Amino acid sequence: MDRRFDRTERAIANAFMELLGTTRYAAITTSALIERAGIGRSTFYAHYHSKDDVLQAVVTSICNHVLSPAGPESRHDFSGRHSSEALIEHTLLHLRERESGIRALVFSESADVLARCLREQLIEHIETMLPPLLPGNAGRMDRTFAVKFLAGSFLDTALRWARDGFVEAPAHIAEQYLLAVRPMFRA
Amino acid sequence: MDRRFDRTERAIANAFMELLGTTRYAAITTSALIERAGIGRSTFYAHYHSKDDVLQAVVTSICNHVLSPAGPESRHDFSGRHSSEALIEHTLLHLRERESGIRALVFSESADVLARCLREQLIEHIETMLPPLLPGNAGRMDRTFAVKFLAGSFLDTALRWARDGFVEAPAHIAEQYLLAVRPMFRA
DNA sequence: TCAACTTCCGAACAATCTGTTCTATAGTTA
DNA sequence: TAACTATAGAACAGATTGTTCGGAAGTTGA
Repeated sequence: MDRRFDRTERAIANAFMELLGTTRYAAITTSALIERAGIGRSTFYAHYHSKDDVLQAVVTSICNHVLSPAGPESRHDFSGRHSSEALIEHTLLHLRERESGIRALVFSESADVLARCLREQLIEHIETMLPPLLPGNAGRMDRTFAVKFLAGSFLDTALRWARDGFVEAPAHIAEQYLLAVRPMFRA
Repeated sequence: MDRRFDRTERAIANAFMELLGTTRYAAITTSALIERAGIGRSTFYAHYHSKDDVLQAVVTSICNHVLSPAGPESRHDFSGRHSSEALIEHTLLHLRERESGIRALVFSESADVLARCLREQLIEHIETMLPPLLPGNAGRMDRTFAVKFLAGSFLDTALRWARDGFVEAPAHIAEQYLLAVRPMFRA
């Protein structure tokens, strides 16, 4: 449609991420955001209601990208060694693709918003991949507990990796994570 | 010393927690806090610099309580079945003792602040308890990864328990958590 | 190209919140 | 009782918010 519209949205999102790199979230004012984006005051309020609104939009965008479908191989059984490792690596790679944005977010007070969004989607994914009955001792776990545990611990691992600057190889993170949780799938 | 001082601090902390039960953190104003606490404006600023300052104080207080020393049995080996279960239960019980405060916090945007504080202390505790070399396959894990994984996944489990209203028995949570991570200590 | 439509700009505005300063009052301690 | 300390609360300047409005400029379709 009107190119101006998208152009403004991009300008706001970019300005927001730039500011987040130098200023803590609570200290970012809409005025600063408007100035950085180089737009008019009323224009901003025509697109968003508030700073929080911008954050939500940015987070949703990143979140959808990170957990976008992995392609045909996404149906693989989670208990298979190579497939689960590949799936985890895939997600980590997507995370790293948004490196600059994610780094700014995970250090801000608004890290929570990103975490919540990712957690919800992770739970959905894992829910569909986890076998109905876990093997061995893990069978004594509530299945919903297992799902949420896997989502939470993976998210924690991934965001720690981000906070540490993505220095380790994704394959290494995936390996470490699987060493910790594999027993839940292999008796 | 001067009883007035403590009385004011308590009034502020209480007012803060009460407001957090009905108002999202970002929407709490120092003016509302002052009014709710029933104190003078200048009095507030004589005690704290800002709203964030109050949050930090409240969180630190809760955090220190939750991870206060467990008593003589706190030296137990983490790999022993009953001792680790008892230690985990102990921490969960302390968490529940601050139920009202924790519930308000975990639902707020400031949940992060509490989580950060608890995570730091959990890492310290686990660091001292975890054996230098993990058994079996877990031995291939970086030890620092294992420590942070344990802290992060426990924190996630505990805060989820809090968000769900502390309805499950602490012993049940401890059992589920240990079913998930026990293989890291028993080959 | 022209006309209708959409978006943007930016000034101006009232309302609110912040953090400080100051004076007077009242509780605390020795 | 005298010296000290904490509080109340008014007043203030400065900053931020969210809205309104008229005019400029970009976009679309005929």
